[in-house]
Amino acid sequence: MIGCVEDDSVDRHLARWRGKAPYDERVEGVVTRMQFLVKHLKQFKEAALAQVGMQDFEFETLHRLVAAGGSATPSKLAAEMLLSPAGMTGRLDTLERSGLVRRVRGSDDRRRVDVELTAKGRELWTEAMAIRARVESELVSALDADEQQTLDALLKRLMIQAESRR
Amino acid sequence: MIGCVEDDSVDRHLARWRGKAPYDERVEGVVTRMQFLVKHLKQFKEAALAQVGMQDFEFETLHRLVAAGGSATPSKLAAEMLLSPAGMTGRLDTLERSGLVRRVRGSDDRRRVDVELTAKGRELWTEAMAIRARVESELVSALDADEQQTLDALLKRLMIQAESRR
DNA sequence: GGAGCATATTTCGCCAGCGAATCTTTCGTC
DNA sequence: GACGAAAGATTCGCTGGCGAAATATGCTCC
Repeated sequence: MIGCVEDDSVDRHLARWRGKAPYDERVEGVVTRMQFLVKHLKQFKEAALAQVGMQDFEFETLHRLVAAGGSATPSKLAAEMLLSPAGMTGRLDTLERSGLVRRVRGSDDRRRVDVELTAKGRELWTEAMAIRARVESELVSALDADEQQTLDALLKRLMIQAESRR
Repeated sequence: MIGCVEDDSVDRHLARWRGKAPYDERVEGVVTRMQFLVKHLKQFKEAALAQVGMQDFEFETLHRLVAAGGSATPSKLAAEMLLSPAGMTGRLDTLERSGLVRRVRGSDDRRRVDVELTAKGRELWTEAMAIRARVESELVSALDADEQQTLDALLKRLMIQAESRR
């Protein structure tokens, strides 16, 4: 049983609204809930990460870097994270200042910069992984495995739609 | 049929990753996709709203205000939007300067401020509604009605979990 | 009925991200 | 092989939001 009797804040919001505007309640519900959940996660993860003295955006960057095998170019990272190149420069500055990351000029194409993870960076990332995973899991585990699977599949369909319009 | 053969960028991300860290791929998939989709929507809506010279956060505030019946207090609005009171002050400043909103001291409790929508504010909101609805709809309509219903129900379950931990 | 506590909002200093402009290196073309 | 266009990264000025402190008003209790 997927349905749910209880109301959430979005239900209350939509109810106050019914009939007052020509809009699709289902679409609005989906979008509003996703926005809220993402914001909620962000706030909780930030609070949790403060335990190891790291900020959310720092972890996010380290994470992509580890995923890329320990090194990548700034523009590649920026594109993956839907971030402006300028924003990425700022992030890398702070990470480099904390010694979590190192910038190396590309040897073949000297316009490029390779960003490499330091040992300290990898270590801190590992710690942070556990913390983040716990927070995310606390939220998502409200659903059982099958339901998570269904949710993920539906979101993926939206992803493909989104990425085709880019 | 909910499943989907094609890969999205999150699939590729997770695949590069498999076995390299102790983390739950399903949870990570759900969370990462929601984050991406929200960011995607934000960017598209911002671009679309620029047509009527409005910014995303301005619309969001007007929208809640209309939903509340045309007036509400700053703190109430801030709480609903997961925004700090200070942030709300800034938003209201901009809106008031553009003449979309009006601040009135509460008559009974003079600590309070009532924020009221102006005629111009309501008019602009109506225009913006259509634009935003179109963008959201373009994304969500990748799913049929049943699937949207299922997605919404699952998200709502997560909402209730999130709101119970606040 | 005045002192202190609670509540609602704003002010202030700070930070991350954006867009535009800049600088450097590379590629393409004649 | 030189010169203009393109690509990659950074700098600069600006904006929205946050947390903490300040301000203003209302409430309570002796």
